[in-house]
Amino acid sequence: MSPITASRALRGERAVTPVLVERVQGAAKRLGYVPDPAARALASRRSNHVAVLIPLLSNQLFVELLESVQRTLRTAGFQTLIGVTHYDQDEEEQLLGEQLAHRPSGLLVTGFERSEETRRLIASSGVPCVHMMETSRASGVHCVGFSQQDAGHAVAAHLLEGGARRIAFVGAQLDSRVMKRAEGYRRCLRGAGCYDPALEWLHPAPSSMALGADMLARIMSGPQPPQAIFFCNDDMAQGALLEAMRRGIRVPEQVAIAGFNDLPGSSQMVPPLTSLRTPRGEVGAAAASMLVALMRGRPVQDTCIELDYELVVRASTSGARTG
Amino acid sequence: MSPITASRALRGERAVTPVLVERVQGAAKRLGYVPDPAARALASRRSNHVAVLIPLLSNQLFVELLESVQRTLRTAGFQTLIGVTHYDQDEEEQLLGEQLAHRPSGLLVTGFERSEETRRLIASSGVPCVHMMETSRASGVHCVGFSQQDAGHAVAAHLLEGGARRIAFVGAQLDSRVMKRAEGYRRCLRGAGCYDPALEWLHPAPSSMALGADMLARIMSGPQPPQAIFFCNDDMAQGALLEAMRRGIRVPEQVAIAGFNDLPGSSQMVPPLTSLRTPRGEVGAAAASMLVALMRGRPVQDTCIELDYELVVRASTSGARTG
DNA sequence: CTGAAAGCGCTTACAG
DNA sequence: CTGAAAGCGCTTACAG
Repeated sequence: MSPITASRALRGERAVTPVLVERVQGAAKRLGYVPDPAARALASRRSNHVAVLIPLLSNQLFVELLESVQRTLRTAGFQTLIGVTHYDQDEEEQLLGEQLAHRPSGLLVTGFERSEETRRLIASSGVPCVHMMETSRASGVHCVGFSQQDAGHAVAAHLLEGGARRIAFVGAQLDSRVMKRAEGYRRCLRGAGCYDPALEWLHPAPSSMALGADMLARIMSGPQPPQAIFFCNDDMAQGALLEAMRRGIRVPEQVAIAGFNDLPGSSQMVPPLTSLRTPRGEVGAAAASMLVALMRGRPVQDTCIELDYELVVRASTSGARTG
Repeated sequence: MSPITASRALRGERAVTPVLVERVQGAAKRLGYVPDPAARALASRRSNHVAVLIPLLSNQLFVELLESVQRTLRTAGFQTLIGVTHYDQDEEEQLLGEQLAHRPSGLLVTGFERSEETRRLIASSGVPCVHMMETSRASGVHCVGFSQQDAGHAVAAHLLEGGARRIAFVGAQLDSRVMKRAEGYRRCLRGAGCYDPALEWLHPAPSSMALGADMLARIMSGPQPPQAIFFCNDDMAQGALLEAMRRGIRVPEQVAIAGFNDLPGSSQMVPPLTSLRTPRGEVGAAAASMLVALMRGRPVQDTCIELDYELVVRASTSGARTG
């Protein structure tokens, strides 16, 4: 038997007699033979690498997204190369360049906001690419996410239902996903006739508990504080809850507080934090699966998958003003 | 000029005229030429990959360790392959096997606790390996960390100084680092003549805020509750602080609470949480640097680097019983 | 279904 | 300091 036959048997290529396949695979296992990925990549002009670009690892949201991606890819036989962009377009561009040098078979990126040059790099690389966390119906685009705007709308609507009219929105980082949530909030309040731009607090710093605490203090010390606050991320809302405690501000009686993403600690807060559970695990799994199909040249019917989110109502917004 | 000369110029190998080097690098930049890592790996029998094994990504501690590692390695021109073991020795073994298939140039692992087979794989691979977060003076071992036991001792000593005699220890996950902290706690309390095994609460589940809350409830509802509690990780202590609030247990007056690692939220807690800041960022950077030296065949004088930690005293242990 | 030939894009090792 | 030759360990593309 020639080396090529062995090669084919190992790769599970059809066109090899089952008996031979078994013999080869048995021998490989016995000898602990593992094909050299470098030689494979060189000869076949494709690696088993998938490059993934995410903004941060310090937001639990992306950690869960990533774990899910990695699990799915690993099962399909791919290695994940992780690049953390820190929400910096230049850094993303450079990371992508480095990752592309490895001739990855696929690419997973977060959202659609990036430099023109990065877009060009992706397109000209010819590497299949799936976008995560946001959706777009543009043709040729592959994506798995959910409607950030509708989700933002849902949170605002919940606060409105609780009886609040003056509802503040606190955004941090100001990446496109946060801005879409803000847009959903605006759409909702405008519809209810109670939108007031003075209630929109947008801060470019990364979201954090400390920033949330700081924002709550600022917002509540104004002349006419809002009845409810929608924080763009749970860490901000958690920090706000703790600051409220320090200041003796009663939640939700004095001010209702809602977050976004439903991160691990939120159910533990005092009071427990109302939030919107985003399907990041599902996004990661579905995006990775779609990419695997693309990499294998299989047809992908649904090129844009929109997943469901879930409003999780807890005591930080309910109790007092309900009904 | 021949291709080999260009190859040498690009790699910054000496033995090429500076003029040529400049000419080649200029041309490469102009043409956007990037050497194929697969071809490089095949010809040179070494990749620019470094495999990193960490237990979890959902503990901020490891995220910071990893970010630091990745930053250092990237600067030195290496790609990081991340494997998350979930504290599972079988999973670690399998991940290592997959990573070794990529012929990494170096290996970074967490601690010393692993299966015999994994140890054998590492040794027989011949790939330089640096251990992180714990230290060992065994010969041939490369490691960067700090003394988990001394750090545990320091926390217990602080609680003792606060006037407490009945000091509980709560451990979760029960990996070797937690057990070393427990040992430090024991050593300290034994020295003070107040060690009581009944005050040691060891739970195999992963540490979390919810578990911390649960443990506090259990511990404080006993007949003779402790005056202080040392939680093995800050997420546990944070959960405990919130549970104390729910139950109207005053901290630190009724019970002092200390955590470990000084994670981001701890300074935001009510009251702010006393903790021990572990040098994970420094560990990651130093371990990666040591590995880079090993991979480049450069001598490493100090094969075991022990870094400093810092006790961060906040209101959860001080105020009432001080002095 | 199986095989002999060629080559993927680099670097190593040996000359000069 | 520079170069011609060989080869890294696979797979592709072409025959049979």
